[in-house]
Amino acid sequence: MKQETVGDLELSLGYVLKQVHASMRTAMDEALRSLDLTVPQYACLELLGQDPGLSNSELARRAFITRQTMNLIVRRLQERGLLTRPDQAPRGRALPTELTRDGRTLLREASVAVRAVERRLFSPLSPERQRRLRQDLAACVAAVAESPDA
Amino acid sequence: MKQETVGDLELSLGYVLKQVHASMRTAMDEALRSLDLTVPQYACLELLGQDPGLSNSELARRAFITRQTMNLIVRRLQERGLLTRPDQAPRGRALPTELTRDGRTLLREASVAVRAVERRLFSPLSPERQRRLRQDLAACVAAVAESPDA
DNA sequence: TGCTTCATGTCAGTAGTCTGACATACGCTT
DNA sequence: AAGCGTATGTCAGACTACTGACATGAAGCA
Repeated sequence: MKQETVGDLELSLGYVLKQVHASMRTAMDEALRSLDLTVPQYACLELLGQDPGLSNSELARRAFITRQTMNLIVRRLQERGLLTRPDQAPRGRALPTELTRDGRTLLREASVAVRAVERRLFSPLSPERQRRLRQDLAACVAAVAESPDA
Repeated sequence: MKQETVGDLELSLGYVLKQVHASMRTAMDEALRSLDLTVPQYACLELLGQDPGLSNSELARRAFITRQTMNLIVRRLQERGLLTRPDQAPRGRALPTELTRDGRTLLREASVAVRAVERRLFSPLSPERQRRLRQDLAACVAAVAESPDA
């Protein structure tokens, strides 16, 4: 199968974006496997590490999955003793979740592994170019957020 | 929940990349819904449109999914009369797949819808900046491809 | 106060994707 | 010619994520 005959798809930004995302996902999966963590599970821990006390729904939004799916992830991590949730909500229905000692420890290891993946993935780009890339991507997100439907 | 207190995650290129991908995926889902097509199904049609005669495994690789999953997608599209596959392989085991007349027609409509999504998504970026973005992303893919394991 | 609206947590069912496995067909080496 | 490695198609099972639905708690308004 010829790889050198680059079709129009290679010129599609959407296709390349999907490709990069797939590469990152695969690399993260491999990096986290030894820690017995999936990417969504890591995302949950990372979000809680950076912002303790987040509710399940808020975690879901920030991880770009549904709150039902995040519920399963949170419960699984809770069973493993990596995070805690109060039995009763202190206000409203939201249950503020926090990392346990073990959770923080595991997160540290996972974070190191993931940072290494990101560093490798974006290694061809200079720091200045990485900054530009981050700006551009953020601008794209804002573009679709402002006009939800076409 | 405060959105203005931007944490370190917003500074993570990986997180922003995931965010853009999620936005694109959602927008594409909405755009393709009226055509009764999922994103993977569209990907299959688009790949065949640009490169007729691809095998199931080759389609899977280019769509970044397993060949088992692509097999289901291909069969479903075949049942809908959008593509054809020979009963017997002309050489080896690979079954060269091609679009039918209906498949080409539907692809044209879907392609228009998807291009519109991409245009909207990347609208904040100048053409020159889009070109730069595509180059940078392609370079990142090459970076992880060269060193599969860290 | 009572009603509406909204957000959250959770349960159940469905659809999509993956891993593991097996048989078949080709190319290469011996 | 025979064996080995590789690639493809396909089947089966498990896991993941989503949609739909319901109950609960809070905030806003008539």
